[in-house]
Order: sequence, then C-alpha cells, then structure tokens
Amino acid sequence: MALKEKDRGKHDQIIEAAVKVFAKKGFYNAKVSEIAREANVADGTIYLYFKNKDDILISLFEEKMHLWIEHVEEEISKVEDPLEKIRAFVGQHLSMIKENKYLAEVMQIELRQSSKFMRRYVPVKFLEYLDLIGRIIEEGKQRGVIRKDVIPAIAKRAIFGALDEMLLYWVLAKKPKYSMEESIEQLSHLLIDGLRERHEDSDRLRPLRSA
Amino acid sequence: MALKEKDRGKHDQIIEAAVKVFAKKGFYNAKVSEIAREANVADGTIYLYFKNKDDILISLFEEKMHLWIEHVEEEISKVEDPLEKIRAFVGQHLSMIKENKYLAEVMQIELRQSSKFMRRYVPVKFLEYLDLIGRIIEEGKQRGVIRKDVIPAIAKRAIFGALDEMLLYWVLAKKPKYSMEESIEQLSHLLIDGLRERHEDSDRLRPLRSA
DNA sequence: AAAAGCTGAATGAGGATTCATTCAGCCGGA
DNA sequence: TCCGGCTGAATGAATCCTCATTCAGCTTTT
Repeated sequence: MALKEKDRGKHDQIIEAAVKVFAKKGFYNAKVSEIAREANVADGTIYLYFKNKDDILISLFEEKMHLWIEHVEEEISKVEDPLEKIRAFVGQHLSMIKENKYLAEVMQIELRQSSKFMRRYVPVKFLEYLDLIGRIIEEGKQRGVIRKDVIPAIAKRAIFGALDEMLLYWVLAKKPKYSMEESIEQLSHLLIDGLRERHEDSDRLRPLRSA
Repeated sequence: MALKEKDRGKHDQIIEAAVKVFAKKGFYNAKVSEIAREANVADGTIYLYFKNKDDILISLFEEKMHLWIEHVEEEISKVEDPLEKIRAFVGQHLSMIKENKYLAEVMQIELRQSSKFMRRYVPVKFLEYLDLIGRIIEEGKQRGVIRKDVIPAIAKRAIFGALDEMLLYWVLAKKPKYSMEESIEQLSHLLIDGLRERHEDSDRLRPLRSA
C-alpha cells in the first residue's frame, strides 16, 4: 500500500510529476528519467502508462485542461450579466497561476509548440476553452450589452491573447510590478469598455462598479 | 564569388536559413546540418559565425527584431493621433506575417521558450517592441484621449497579447476564416474603445471612422 | 607562399526506449 | 491453514541512435 500519494494510481502520479518537471525545464530539456524520479517510479514504468514522451505531454494537456474548463465554467455560471462574466473570466484565467502555478507554466510555454510541431495533435481542449469566451460574447450580443458588430471568433482570440500574455508576465517575472487585483481590474475595464454596446441613454459614464 | 545570395556574407545567409528552418521545424527539432544545407554552407562554417545553436537563435531574434522595430516605428510616426497610432500598430503587427511569414512563426513560437529556458537571455529587443506600445499610451494619456487610469505597463502587454494571439491564428491556421482587414478593424475597434477617454461632450457615438 | 576562409567526416555525449529479470500478491490443492 | 506455482506490474541497466560540435586538411585570396 502506498504511503505517500495516497495511491491515486501510477498514471496520475506520473502526470503530476510531469507537470512539475515540464514547468521547470520545458518539454525538450526535461528528461524522462527525471519525471520518473519525481513520480517515485522506475523509468520503464512510464512506458507502461504512456506511449512515449510526447504522449505524456498531450495527456497532460487534455486531462488538466478538462478539469480547468469545468472549474471555470462553474464559476462563470454563477454570474448573470455577460459583461460581468467577462470580468469573471479574466479573474479566473489570471488566477490559474495561484491555483496551479506549474500547470499555468506548462500551458503558457508548451502548448504553442505542441500544436504547431506535433503533427497529429489538435488541441481540442484548448479550443473548448476559447469557445467559452465565444459563448459569453454571443450571449452579450443577444442581450444587447455587447456591440452587434463584434465578431465572436475574432474577439475571443483577442481576449484570450490579452489574458494569456498577462499570465505569462506573472509566470516569468520574478518580481512583478503590479498586483494581480490591479491587473484584473485593468484588463476587465479595457475589455468591457472595448466590447460594450453604448446605448443612447445615460450609462456612458457609469462606473463599471463602485470599485 | 557567390552566385546566389548576392554575397551579403555568410552570417546573413545563415541567419536567413535559420529563420526558415526554425519556422518549419522549431528550434529543438531543427538540425544544425539542415540550416547549413539551406544556407549552402558547410556544417563547420556555422561555428565560425556563431558560438553554438542557441546563439543562432538569439542573434536571429535580436537582428530581425531590430529591423522590425525600426520599420514599425517609422510607420507609426507618420500618424498623429495616439488612438490612430494604436490602429496603425495593430495593422503593422498583423502584417508581419505578410512581410516575413517565417520570421513571424519563429517569433511566435520560439521567443517564449527562449526567454524562459535560456538562462542568460533577456529579450531586450522584445521589451523594446512592447515599449513602443507603452509610449503610445503615455502620449494618449497626456493628450487626454486615453483614460487617465490606464496603466501603460499593463495595457501594453494586454494589447501585445491580443495582437499576438491573432497573429498566431494566421500562423497556424491553414484556412483562416477571417480576412486580415476584418481582423485589423475588429482589434482596433476593441482596443481603441477600451482605452479611449470619454469626454462630457458628444463624441460618445461618433464612429471610429467612416469605415 | 602565407593567411584566411571554408569544409565535412569523425567524434562522443546525451537521453529515449527496451527488455530480461524480479517479486508481491493471489489462487488452488492438500 | 499452509504451500508451491503462477501472473503481470514494476524495475533500471544496457542499448542504440541522434545530433551538436570539432578539427585536420583543403581552397582561395593576397
């Protein structure tokens, strides 16, 4: 009986270790034997659970992303107003680094590489995540709080990009110059103002919130 | 006497070849011998001009980015209004893929990796590029066309991120669903609306341009 | 004929993957 | 209940292959 890791199975142990090692070294500089060591498992054991090194990374993406999407979806569903959902999404995405620093690092740095150079890999889960933003925008347009001329497919990428670059900043910066809260506020304001429909009536100068 | 490449020197030949090969394969999957072949040069020659493989990539970043910044700076200086400068910047960044597809791909995919995992490398030129946006924002605040509460250091990253993700879309998509022009318009509108100061007077519903 | 520039075959390190071996736990027979 | 045999998960040392880098010699320039 396992003493540590409360025996969630070798598969999970290995994934967990891989997140850590990939985050620290990057995929190409990470040694399989290092992952094995971190997972308290023999080198060979890894090949009982994964086809090869690539497969570890891809499984990691899919599984972790899946959990993350579920989490974010739930948080967002608690909010009514689409524009406030945007704010919530901003908050969630940036908080990824608090929830799971290593995961954020791996997603940040390795996902791009992989989707470009691993021939067969299509980042399904990533697209799903993107679409989460897309759906918020659709809803906002429907309800008349987001401009009719916003194209969700474009806007969702722009929004994701803005968030992701901010997240990258925290991932890389040793000593960040701005607090997370401040950044969430800035980003939300920028995006919400950029998206919102401006009605004839008086809301022009209404503050976004009492803040 | 060189027949092709009109003898701009081996150094440039190698950089040019490296851009192509890195774009196609990614840094880690690119073979030095492949770069040599592409550059019509012997493997060993590369080491007369560069310390090692890493050095090729870093030189490439610095040199190419330098040229790119000069180009963008010039284009932007032609525009007066800071908000229109934002539009110009958006246009320029997205056009990178037309000017130099391979370069765009390398910047997109490899720069992140490198700044995280190459211990000593600080992407000076990248920071310079970011700052270009920062200065536009400062100016806009000064002139009262951009909100006073926008923090340039944060906004510049958000803007860069949004642009870069869009660019990535073109780099990766085989069959893009949206035209470049459309995307430039969408992005500009989103960002300009997000940043602009809204004065008491009537510009609330003034269109961004006749479009 | 030096010097400088270039060449590309040879080297050797590094690391992913393999596979012969071990052994903990289970089953059926006595 | 105890024992011998069996199973397959787990191990990790050995293998094998892939390049980055080197350098002894060749070519071109001055």
